[in-house]
Amino acid sequence: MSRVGFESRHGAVLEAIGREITDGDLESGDTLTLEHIQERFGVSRTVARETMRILESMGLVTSRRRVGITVQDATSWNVFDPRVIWWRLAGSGRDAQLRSLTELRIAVEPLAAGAAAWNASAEQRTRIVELGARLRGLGERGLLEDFMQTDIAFHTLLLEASGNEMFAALADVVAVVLRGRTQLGLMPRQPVPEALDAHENVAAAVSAGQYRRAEEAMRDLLGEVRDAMAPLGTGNPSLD
Amino acid sequence: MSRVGFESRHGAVLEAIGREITDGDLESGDTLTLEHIQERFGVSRTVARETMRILESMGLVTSRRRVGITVQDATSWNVFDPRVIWWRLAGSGRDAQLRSLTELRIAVEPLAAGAAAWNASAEQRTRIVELGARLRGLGERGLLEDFMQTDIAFHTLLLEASGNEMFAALADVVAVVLRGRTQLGLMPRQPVPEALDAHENVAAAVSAGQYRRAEEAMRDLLGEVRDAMAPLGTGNPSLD
DNA sequence: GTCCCCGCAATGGTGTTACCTTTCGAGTTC
DNA sequence: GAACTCGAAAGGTAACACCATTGCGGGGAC
Repeated sequence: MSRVGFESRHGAVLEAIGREITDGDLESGDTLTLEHIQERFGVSRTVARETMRILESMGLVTSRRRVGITVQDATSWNVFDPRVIWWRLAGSGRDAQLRSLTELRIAVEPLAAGAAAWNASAEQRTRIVELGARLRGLGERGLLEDFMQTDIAFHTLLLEASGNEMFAALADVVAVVLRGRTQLGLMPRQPVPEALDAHENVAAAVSAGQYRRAEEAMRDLLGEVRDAMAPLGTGNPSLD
Repeated sequence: MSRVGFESRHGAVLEAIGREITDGDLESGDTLTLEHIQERFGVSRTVARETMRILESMGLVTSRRRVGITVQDATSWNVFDPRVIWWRLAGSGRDAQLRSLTELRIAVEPLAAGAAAWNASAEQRTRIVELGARLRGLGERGLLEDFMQTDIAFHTLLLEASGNEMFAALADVVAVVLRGRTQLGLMPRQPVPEALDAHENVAAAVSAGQYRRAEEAMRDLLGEVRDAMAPLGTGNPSLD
């Protein structure tokens, strides 16, 4: 997650207001004024304006003459902006954000694994097998922290090797999800053997260029997560 | 696609430089200065600065003292930013962008259809069936333009009914892809019957809350596109 | 003579302030 | 209730002090 610009004056203002909006402290329709921001943060008009421009470009606010800076409804946010994702994960919207991201992972990663089986370089193919084997070792020894680090490397490598830069751009986000899952204690004390098998299975398929098998194996890998999510649907499910 | 801010001074500068970067006219490592921009566009320093801040927040440039504004490598762009997508589609990166987006559709839309089967409201369920039926009528009569419009409504509805705001945020992008596909003449003169069946199949499944069938039907629907894409892989495929 | 290190000066973004212009919401008048 | 006026707040311009870099040049060591 690129935390660029965090040290400048803008950074603090951006973080504060961005979080307030994504947390719901500021609701759609609320208005701010530049003067208000200048006073609250002790910054000049220039900094206040530039910060608002950034928020505007993320879809969090709009700025109109005479009326001020208006907080926008969540439907107009750039929900793929890494900062928005980050803020929502850090704030009260975390559950919803985690659900969205997990669904996105389930959608994207199987395709990415399949594409990686086509597009990966020789080095990437050997590395993915290495990572798969290492995951087994770490998993069987119950080294959760190291397991997580390696798991992140595993999924990142596949997303980057997919040859699709939109998939690759999700690597940071997937890393955050995996990290959060471990740190929140949502992982079993020791990864289940099926998960270890699944990782090795994906790695072998990618390495061998078997794209359909790679896709299917990744779907298996994500399967448990998926089944655990379905009952959380907010709608009115019927039998299938 | 939100074209907000296109009328202000910033708009013109942003569009021009954003396009130049995403088109490759400005390459990674090239540098600009604020003064340069002021002169080129006849704008004040303030406008130049605010525009650069926006570009910086999209990951297209970084700004450093003494060195100026440095164009960033494509890997650090916010490739999900609607404006970046738009610029790439309009420019020389169009083929790559269309491929990425199509893969993304194939990944996301089946899941979105499945989620819609869980979460859609009663109105949405009846509407999706209506749209499916209408697509058949328009498709059989070969009314491509109307077909496209309705197809966009169909896919947009499913993405929005999925209950996942990240899926919903892709609706505009999917619309652009569908529109582009028709306008570029990549559609058959008359949609194939299988496509019409597939749409109705998806609609029926969503309407009935059958999420697995909805997902599978959407995968079928996108299947032809998928098969047409696979051979375009840049890597070294092996038999599967 | 070559190489390296240190210091200085040019460069170009950062942040502040002051001031004018433009828009448009709301209160007021008829 | 329609037109008019007023003023709030963003849009935009200009000029300034500041300071982090960096690149160059000089001087010393070998």
